[in-house]
Amino acid sequence: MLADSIAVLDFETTGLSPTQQARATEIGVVIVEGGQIVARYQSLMNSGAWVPPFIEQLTGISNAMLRTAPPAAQVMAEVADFVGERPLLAHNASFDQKFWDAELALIRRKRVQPFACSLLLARRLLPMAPSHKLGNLNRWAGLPDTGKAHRALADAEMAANLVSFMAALLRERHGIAEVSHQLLCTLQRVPTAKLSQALHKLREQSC
DNA sequence: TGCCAGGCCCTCTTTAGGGCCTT
Repeated sequence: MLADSIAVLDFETTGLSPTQQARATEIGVVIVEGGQIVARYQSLMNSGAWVPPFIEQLTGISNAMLRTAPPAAQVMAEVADFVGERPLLAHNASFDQKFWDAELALIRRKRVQPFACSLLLARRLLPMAPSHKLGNLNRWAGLPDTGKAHRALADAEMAANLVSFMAALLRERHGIAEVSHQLLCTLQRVPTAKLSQALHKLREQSC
């Protein structure tokens, strides 16, 4: 289990990047403490952006659903307070970090904590998995079905279960006694060719 | 109403190209 309390988040959006005018349509966040999900937040968010048909088909989130959703600014203020200063984690964090930072900037707030990435960690710790897509990794690892894929809370719960799975692997297979968010951030930047050395060093440091 | 990013990582590499991953 992870040594600290972390927030695992997932955005559904209208596209791939806020630099291309894409906006968030839904956010899901789970708080993980002691290897357990102890709190959840999920909300659709209405930014006024148009959802393309491809995205509507992928996520099931329609323009009609967003018309009655709370304003994006209200949701972002609520979810930023919900997360607080907990360190963050997402699957392919570079994607969610861009939207988190961009949506916060629109309400004149700034991220105060680092992001860890379960995709970078899975590529290092689970190189034998045939695919590192979030849903495929969860099925491959035999983790619980969390609901409809490509909805924010279900995907956040999948990422949370995946990071707990990898934390257990670090403890049981690699002998690292205390797996913290900071350790995950260190590990995700280790070049894959130097992974064995890095794991050995981390094991020595944790004893 | 609609075009299409960017970081990581491997290899047939490093003065590059292409697949993977996120919506």
